[in-house]
Amino acid sequence: MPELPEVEILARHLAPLLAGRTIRAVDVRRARVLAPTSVGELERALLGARFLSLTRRGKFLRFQLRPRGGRAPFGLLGHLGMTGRMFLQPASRPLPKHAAVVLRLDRSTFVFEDPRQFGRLTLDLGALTRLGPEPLAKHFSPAYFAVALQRSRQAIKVKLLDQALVAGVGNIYASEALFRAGVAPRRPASRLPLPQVNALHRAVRRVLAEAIACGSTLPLDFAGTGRRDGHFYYGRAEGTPDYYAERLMVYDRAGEPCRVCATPIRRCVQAARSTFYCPRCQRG
DNA sequence: CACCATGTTCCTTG
DNA sequence: CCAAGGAACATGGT
Repeated sequence: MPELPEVEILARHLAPLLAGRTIRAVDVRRARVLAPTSVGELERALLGARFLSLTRRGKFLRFQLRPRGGRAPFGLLGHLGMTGRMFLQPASRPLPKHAAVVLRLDRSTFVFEDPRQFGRLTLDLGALTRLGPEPLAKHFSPAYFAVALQRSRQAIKVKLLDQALVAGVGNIYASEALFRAGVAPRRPASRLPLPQVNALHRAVRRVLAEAIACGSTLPLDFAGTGRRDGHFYYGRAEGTPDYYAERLMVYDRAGEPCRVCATPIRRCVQAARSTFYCPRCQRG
C-alpha cells in the first residue's frame, strides 16, 4: 500500500526484523514481479545471503544484503505497486493466495504478496536513478521546487505525481497537499505565484510528515492477519478505530462537506486519475 | 454487468 | 519538444 508514508512505516517496521537474517530458500510464485531479473538470477543472488539493512527511497524499498561467502554487499529493490504487501509470518502458517515471492528464513518466512502484480522485487536498481529529491530532505528546497514548476505547463496535480520532480507523492497525498495549500489542482504549474509555490512546498512536507507520525502511533497489524489489510492505508488493526480515514481532508470524499467550509468536495479526472478538491478553499 | 482502485510505463494524437 | 489521453499490466471491491 504505497505512498511515501506507508512505505516509510513499513521500512521502519521490517528493518530490525530482517537485519542479520539469512535466506535459506527462495520461492518465486509470480516471476513477473522480478522483471527484468530472472528467477535463476534472484535465486543465485539471494540463496544463503544475509540482510544487512533496509531503507526507503521515494516509494521504493532498498534492501542491502551480503552474499553467501562474504563478498561485496548488493542491493535488492522493492516496490509495492498498488496492492503489494511485505511481512514476516511464522514458518508454519499457510501462504496467502497471492504470494508472489517467498523467502524462507530461520523460523519465519518473508512474504511479498501482490494480487495485481504491479509491484516489484528485483535486482535491477535502475529505477532509482530516475527519482527526484526526497520531499522531506534538504535537497527538496522551495527554490528547487519553484524552478522546477516554472518549467512546466502541466496541471499542478499531475506534476506532483511526477516522481522525477519529487519522489514519493502519490494520488492521495497530492490531493491532500493541494487542499492544505489552497491551490486549485488544474492550475498550470508555471502559473503558480511564488507564495503559492512556497505554501505547496510546505504542504507537501507537512502532509507526508503527519502521515508518517500517524502511522508510527497506530497499532498496526503487519503480520497480515487483518481482514482488510495490515497497514494503515484504508485499513487498521482489528478492533481499533479508523483514525486514518478521518485524517484525510478531501481524498475519496466527493459530495461530502469540506471539513473547513462545508462546501461539497468535488472529484475530477486528470491524467486518468481521480483528483479531489474543495472548489471554495482551493481557488489559488 | 458496470465502475472504481494507493502505481508505472508505453504509445498515440494533437 | 510538450501535453493529454488512453491502454496496458491483473485482480478485487462495491
